[in-house]
Amino acid sequence: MKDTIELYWRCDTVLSPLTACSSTMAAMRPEYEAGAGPGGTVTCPKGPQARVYPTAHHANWPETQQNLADTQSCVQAEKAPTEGGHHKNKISANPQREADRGWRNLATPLQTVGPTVHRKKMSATGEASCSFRSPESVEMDEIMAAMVLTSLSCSPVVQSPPLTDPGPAGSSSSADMECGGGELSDSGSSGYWSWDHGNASPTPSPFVAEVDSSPDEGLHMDLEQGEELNAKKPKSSFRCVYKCLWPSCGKVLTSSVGMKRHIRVLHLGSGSDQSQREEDFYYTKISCEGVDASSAPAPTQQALGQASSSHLSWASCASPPAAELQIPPAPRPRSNSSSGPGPSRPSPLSQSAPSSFWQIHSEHLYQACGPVQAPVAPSSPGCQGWTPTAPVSGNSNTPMVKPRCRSVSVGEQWLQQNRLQPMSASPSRSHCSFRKGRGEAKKCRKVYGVERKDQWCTACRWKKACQRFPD
DNA sequence: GATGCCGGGTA
DNA sequence: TACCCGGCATC
Repeated sequence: MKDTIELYWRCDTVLSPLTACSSTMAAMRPEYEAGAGPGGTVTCPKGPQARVYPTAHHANWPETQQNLADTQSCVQAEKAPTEGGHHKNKISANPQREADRGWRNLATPLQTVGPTVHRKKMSATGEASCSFRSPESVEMDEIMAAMVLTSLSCSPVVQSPPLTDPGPAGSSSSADMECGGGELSDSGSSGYWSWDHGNASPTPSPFVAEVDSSPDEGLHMDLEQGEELNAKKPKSSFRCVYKCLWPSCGKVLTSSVGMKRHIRVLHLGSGSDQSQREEDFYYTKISCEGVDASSAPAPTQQALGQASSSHLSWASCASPPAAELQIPPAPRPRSNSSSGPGPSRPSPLSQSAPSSFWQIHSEHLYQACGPVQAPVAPSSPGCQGWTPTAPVSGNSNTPMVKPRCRSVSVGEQWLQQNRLQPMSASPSRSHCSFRKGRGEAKKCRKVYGVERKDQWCTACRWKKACQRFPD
């Protein structure tokens, strides 16, 4: 019987990273001591089998699982009061475990992982084993089993983003990830999850999306999510596809959240705080199409079959559709070398730098185009070449999209210059002759003459590059 | 010299 | 930010 106590203490040591476990252990010791006889022995109704629990990390693991399965049928029934009582009340009673405080946040989220294990174990054994035990033993076993299960479920892999590719949309793992695998809340609040213990399918609460949302996105979502979730079904929504821009990846997902996770997990590696905010630069929203909500999959199908699609509506609708593609807030060059997007593929990244670049009214377009058009002028050999098309029209009243617009946009240039060769771009550019030769295109001066200078475009009047008749 | 427009100054 | 102009390059 002393072995039992000792083993429980060992358990406390082995599972020390898990504060919930250790704290609960602390809560248990008095119970054992209370149950001990005059000689200090502990009454262990279950017998030697009970000693197995603390040694869950040892060689007799199959047996342990079996025993755990025995107890889980009881634990699951009384899980809530067990957790609520011991965890919160006894944590402070173990000061030496305060160093493990960092793990404490795991306690609540990890409890959500438990039921998955419970279901697996329960089906094999049944509840008969706990029927003949005394209530004290049952309670004890419940606590122990809960802790062991928790410890088994709370490996750092669970805490950190999964190291494996979530796989094609539709895998259950991606659905689990979507429910918070990589971004468990530090708040420890269990409100994000509402496990229906009687239901086989986990049903994340509506706040799950808030967990996954990036900080800036979450600002909008906090306000809109509630009504959006209610109104999501009847309304038609925009369905967007996000494509990974990482070199030789090209993975396509249907939600920005899933894509962010994909990038963070696969490409950015560890889920550091910095990397968690850089996923935006590596994916693009490649298409948006109106989708009737009735054709969208059911919520459960969304959770299981379509990775991250449960957030599709807010991910795509939080921003204005189509016209306002996702734009990284403040592009930060990464020292980590990575090739930019394909040169010819239109992408939000390519439109990011001058977001409304192409919509600037022609009368002031030179102010936006000026610095851009110079490096790509035909007469500048060192610059990235692109041949501007011939002027589409000389109509000064409809200068919507200027022919100098090109497939490779400024944003992509920016990306290439800041990522591929952040330093080497400047010399060639600096030596570029920004002043191009006179083209054949008539300028306002030629067309209208000096005597009709008032009809010149503003740029010509200001001796700027003519934007009415660009080369 | 005429033209185009960059870079900088000013209000 | 809008406006203006000196000055340079090109034709």
